[in-house]
Amino acid sequence: MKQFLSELKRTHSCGALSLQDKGKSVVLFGWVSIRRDHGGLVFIDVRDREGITQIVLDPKKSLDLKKVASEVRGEYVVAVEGVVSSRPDGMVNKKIPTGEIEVLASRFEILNRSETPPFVISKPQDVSEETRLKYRYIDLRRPALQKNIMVRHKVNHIIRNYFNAKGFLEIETPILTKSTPEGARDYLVPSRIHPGKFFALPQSPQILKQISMIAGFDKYYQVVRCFRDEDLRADRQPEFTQIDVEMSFIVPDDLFPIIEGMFVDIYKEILGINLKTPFPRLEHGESMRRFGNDKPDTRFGLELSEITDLVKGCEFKVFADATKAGIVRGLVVPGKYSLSRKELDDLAVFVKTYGAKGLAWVKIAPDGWQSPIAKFFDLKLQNKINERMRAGESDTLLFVADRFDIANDALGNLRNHLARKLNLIPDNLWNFVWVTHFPLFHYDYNEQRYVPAHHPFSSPLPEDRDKLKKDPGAVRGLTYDLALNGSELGSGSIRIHDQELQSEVFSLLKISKDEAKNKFGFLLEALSYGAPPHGGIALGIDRICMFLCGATSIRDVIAFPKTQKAVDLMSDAPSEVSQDQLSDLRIRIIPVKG
RNA sequence: GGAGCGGUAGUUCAGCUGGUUAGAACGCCUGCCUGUCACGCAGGAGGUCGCGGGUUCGAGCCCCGUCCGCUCCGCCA
Repeated sequence: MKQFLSELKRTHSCGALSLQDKGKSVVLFGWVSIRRDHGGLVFIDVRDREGITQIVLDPKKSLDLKKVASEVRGEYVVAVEGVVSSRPDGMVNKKIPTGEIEVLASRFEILNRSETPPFVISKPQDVSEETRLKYRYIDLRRPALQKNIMVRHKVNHIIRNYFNAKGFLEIETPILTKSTPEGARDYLVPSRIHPGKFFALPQSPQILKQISMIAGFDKYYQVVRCFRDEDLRADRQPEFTQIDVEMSFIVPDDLFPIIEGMFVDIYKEILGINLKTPFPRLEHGESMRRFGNDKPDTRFGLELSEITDLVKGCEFKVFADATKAGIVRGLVVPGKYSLSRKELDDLAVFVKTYGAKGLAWVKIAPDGWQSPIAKFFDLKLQNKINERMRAGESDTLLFVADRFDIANDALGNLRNHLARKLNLIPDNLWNFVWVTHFPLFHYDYNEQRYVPAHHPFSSPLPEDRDKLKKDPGAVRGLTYDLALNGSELGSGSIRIHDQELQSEVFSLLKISKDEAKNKFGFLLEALSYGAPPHGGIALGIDRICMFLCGATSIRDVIAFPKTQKAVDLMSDAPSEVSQDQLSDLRIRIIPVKG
């Protein structure tokens, strides 16, 4: 008799068979999804990554089949040989693609047994993330996660095909790199050969891809793992994957269509959707004014209005004071979504998490405002504000009066929050937006200096260059972000290719000559040896996949993700290491004081 | 660093005002069953109530501390 594996090879996946295969003799391998034992007849659903096929076992056919039918359990690994047959009339299972057929087993072998799994894959039951992550290999067997991981594979594949066809080179940059502690915290790797010295894992291959341009590889891309030792979120992991792109001899308008084309391919192939290009563009200033942030969700209205000028010197002290060193802005909730007092209180709590001091609300009645603050506003001013905000009877106005950044942050998030709460977001919209002309620097009140809004290698807009010394906060950059449905997918810029300008930016950022030389000396030096004008972008593949899969957490598109405390629950990394390992590295652990 | 929610059977949860032997569903085990597909029926096993301390005659429940998971703020150029 022929042996499974060595002689009897798999002929089909568990998702492949249909009525067209009726009568064929087939060999399937897979996991037992579920067993339904009817005594005289046993149904076994066998699962692999392509689907599920029902196997019919008749214990009367042979002693072997009888034995295996009683022994087999969920998640056992099995091999089946049998004949494809159509299911009897009325027995078709419309829920699965292979539901019209079944395989009548002539042989059924257990290749490996399984402990009873900690949770069941075949029945719908929510399982805590903790359990899922500890037994990730079982969690990953769930069809939903299998699909996500396969989508991710396809995305990588499409990206590589796309850039290859366009003449880009994938250049691998090192994982052991130099620490340049601007921006995020580095993951550090001690050097054994150089005790006391450390490599850093790359936060991005930024400098090396620029140097690749200087080296003459004028179209570069890389699907690259990056690392940031910062706290996690639903859409942030300490290691993540970017599609990193850099080109020489370009302006932003040359780059945008290339990135758009990549998304066109991805969406076409994976979702069968034809994205419209070019993607809309918005300057940063306008995005802040209309949406309160730099990653606008353009799928719904609720755009922000500015009333700072109208309430200057008004009787309501909170607003009047805010106009002196901040702004008063608001948004309109249409009358059909009337908000209860409790809901308004909750919204006030919501904006406070962003540092706002409070949320003022107004309901517009036929005879004027209804609001705790109505008495401070005469009818004339009320009407002016209504008009500015394009609000009418029964609408609700919500205001935040605060520092510019706080008011925008609070209202921008409030806008998204309300849209979700009021169900204003249409399904199946993919609103990509380029946000351009970011300010190059913003002032850090804690550090008492300007810090790069993006990174220190982005080029200023040519017409803003003369403001570098006089008014750094007003300098806009040749920078751009790509946002999708209110999330940032990636950002990029045209870089500085002029060594003097780069040095000027470093000194503006209060990075001393010595410091700049120590941290970025190799880049500055490289810039002095014939650096071409260049620029690029980096996009988060995890987030792209999250959107494509409709996942709510980045963890659902990463095979082996970490928890919020940056731990791998399956392998229990990070873990302690041996004294020998530490000695090699000349590292001594100082106990944390309790 | 901070805020919120959660931690009870293998899993997901319920557990009243602190009071007898901590329950349900699914899963698991045994038996029966030839057309199920979340099969059905009968029976059964299964608990460090996250951990430590305290209050109390008595704690799953109250208090303090602590650990873990999730969401968010800070942070993430």
